[in-house]
Amino acid sequence: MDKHSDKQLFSDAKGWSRDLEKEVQNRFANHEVSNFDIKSSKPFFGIDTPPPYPSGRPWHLGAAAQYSQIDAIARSQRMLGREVLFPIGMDRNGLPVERYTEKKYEIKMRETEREKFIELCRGALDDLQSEMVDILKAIGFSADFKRMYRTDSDEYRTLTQATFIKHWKDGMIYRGNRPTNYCVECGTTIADAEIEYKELPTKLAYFNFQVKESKNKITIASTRPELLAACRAIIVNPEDERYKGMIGKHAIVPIYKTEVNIIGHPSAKPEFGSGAVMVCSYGDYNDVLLFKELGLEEKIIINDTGRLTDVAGKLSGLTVNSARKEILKLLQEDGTLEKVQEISHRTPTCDRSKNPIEIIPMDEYYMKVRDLKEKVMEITNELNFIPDQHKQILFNWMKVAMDWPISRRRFYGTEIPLWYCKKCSEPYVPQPGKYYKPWKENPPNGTTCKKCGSKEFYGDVRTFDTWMDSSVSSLFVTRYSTDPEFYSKTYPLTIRAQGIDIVRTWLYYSIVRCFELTKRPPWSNVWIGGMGLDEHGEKMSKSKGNGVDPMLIIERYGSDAFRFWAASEASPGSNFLFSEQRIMGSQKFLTKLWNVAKFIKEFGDYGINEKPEKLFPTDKWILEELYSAVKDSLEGHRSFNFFIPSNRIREFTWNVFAPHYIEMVKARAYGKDFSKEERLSAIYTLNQTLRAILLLLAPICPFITESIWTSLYSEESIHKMEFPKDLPSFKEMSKYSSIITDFNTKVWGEKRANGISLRDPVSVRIPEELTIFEKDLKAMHNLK
RNA sequence: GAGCCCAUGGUCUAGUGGUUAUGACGUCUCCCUUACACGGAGAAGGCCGGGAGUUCGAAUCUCUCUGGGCUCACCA
Repeated sequence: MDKHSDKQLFSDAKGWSRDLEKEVQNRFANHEVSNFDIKSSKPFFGIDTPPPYPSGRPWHLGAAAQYSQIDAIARSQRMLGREVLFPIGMDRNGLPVERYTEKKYEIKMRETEREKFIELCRGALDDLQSEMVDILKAIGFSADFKRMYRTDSDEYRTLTQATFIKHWKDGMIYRGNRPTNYCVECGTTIADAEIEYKELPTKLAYFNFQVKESKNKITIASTRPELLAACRAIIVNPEDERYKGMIGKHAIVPIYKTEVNIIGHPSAKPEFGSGAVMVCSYGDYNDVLLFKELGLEEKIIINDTGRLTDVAGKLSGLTVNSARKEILKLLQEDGTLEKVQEISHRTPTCDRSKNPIEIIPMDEYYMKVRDLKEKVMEITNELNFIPDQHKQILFNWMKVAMDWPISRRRFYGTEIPLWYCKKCSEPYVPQPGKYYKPWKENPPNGTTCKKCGSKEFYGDVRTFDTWMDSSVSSLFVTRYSTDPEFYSKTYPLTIRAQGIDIVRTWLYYSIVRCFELTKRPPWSNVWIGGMGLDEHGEKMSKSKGNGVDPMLIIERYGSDAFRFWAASEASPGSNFLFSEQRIMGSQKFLTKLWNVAKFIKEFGDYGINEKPEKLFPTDKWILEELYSAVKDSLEGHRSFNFFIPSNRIREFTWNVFAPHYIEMVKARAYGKDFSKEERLSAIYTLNQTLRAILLLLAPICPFITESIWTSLYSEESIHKMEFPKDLPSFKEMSKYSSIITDFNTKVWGEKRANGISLRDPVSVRIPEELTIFEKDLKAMHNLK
């Protein structure tokens, strides 16, 4: 370690500390600021808080920083006089917990009884959730934990199902047997949004097809030779001189000896590989488009377990990887293999399992999001984004977004509430308002098939994509389907706060779904936070091992130092790099504040309850400086930008208030050679200034401000106060600021140059402009 | 390949046509001054990514290049 480590050892020696913070944390538990009163006369402010996923890995520091920012939104809005609805939920559906459970118990989902598996997942989630709640409370998160919701609760799943049923009735859902992204590892279809592209090394194989009508051969290059049996065409670029004569002829597929057309198509790029492409069902998304365009008949060569089907003949039953090795061997034996080239290939992978995805035709449900595109883009345009430029990320995605496959072949999720008639397969949709589990329950009593009258049904065994649940969080927290009065007063919410990483999922799906259901956008503001990166600017991830556990940092430097760092580090929406050194810097500022408060506290109640008849020039000057700092900071608070108040208050406190003002009035505050009136003015001003600093800092550093506030000013929590308003302004005093600080710096410098102590007398002439501060300056510098 | 965003001392940042270009962290020197050595006083460190243009004047406006980030598409 570097030399900072020994400093850290003493970090708790005195001053503000994590232990004091813990005391405050306990107090927070007792006096809830998070209670929301629907009957309040204050203006309403509702936050759509991202429900974190209790995923098992230590929650990384970037996420904790983001949640502390979201908390600052809630706290600052309370202090701006709003009645704040600040819910918190846990996102508990879907793949992450299933994978976690499989790993933890060393079991496979599909080899475990569904009921049993669900139980194990739920237990795992409960443990992970309590860990997550502890972290949230440690960072001072002031949401309503008493009403914490879970997306896997019966109540929440009832809502997810009810909204699906409404979409169904509105004709927004369709069933399609389409080639879809399929993750073999997860055993489910996944959405485009869940795909992550990675550069992976792969083999590009060159092999020959015999042209039927001539003696010529045609060489194709493929990264997926194992799909050979599903090859239905060969395409070449019509401009490609090498193949011009072959267009319209036929080629014989090696090994399988089937015949395919050689077709001219511009998507074949002469410069890549051999310039000739085999079109298979389905090697990539381009194949899907070509099959559709050329009207080819698909052959299903990979099944849902990732093994090759009978179509593949000799390769049948092999996994994709072993089939690839095997086919290369066969081609070699056959004499048709030309060469194998190692290339790097941008491969679509599943963002959960990190395995390459397959494109397999699957029968799934889709939501018609494309039909809503225009309308949704229109309402998105009306939303206020913070920062503004991130709106573009969403627009870019909306322009290209496809219909959303919403069904998943998994266990731990909200069940698709559908049954099918055993006789005629007609689907049956139940009434909304109940939680249905078709995989183990019968449809409600008395259900008969509308089409054929049969009473025999079987249930759909699939679940929904997790985003189907979380995309209606704003409806759940406003009690959309359970409390019409509450809903009408709270929906739409005021703000959606979330990370930039889930714009094309949570944000996009929320807008689409809520708009379709309510015909209104779910909120009017969208706050997009940047990502926390490691000290080199790399994304933190478990696999890279560069993740930082926020609890370690909080235990070492305190939650307020962490929160202050998060607020002051980067402007809203931009990424920020983790830096322990800078968190230490924040801690130093809090120590400074602590000591300032300690000094002011010395004077007791004097100057807190008494108000002076008149204020003296130095006091007017700092009050004007304060006025301007407060004004700037409030602007930041109002625009959810905590970068502004954190830096402005730090700058004011550290560079103006403490070194100049406090030093100037110290003698006066002690009352030495000053009148009672002069003394009172100083102490009053010290307190007024500290009060304002504490109030403006409270949303960012809730612990230290609470501690100082309650020890100096009130029994009542600072978090129940409002920001300072109607502070006096003495505009004419602002012109003195630089003259004062310059003069002080000059005197200090001179004393140092002459090797005398700061207390020693010195003879320096006070500039003309500063005559009104003469008495304070004389006392401060011991001027003769 | 396309779109969007960004570019100020080692790091973060202020600055929106005229400043000796802010401030913080870090670095170096000196100082245990009674709120605070988790402190204080100083110092070093920047041709404001390159180029061209608009202008009397550009970190600031325009164009272009370069470099980064994000997203999309393509890579058989």
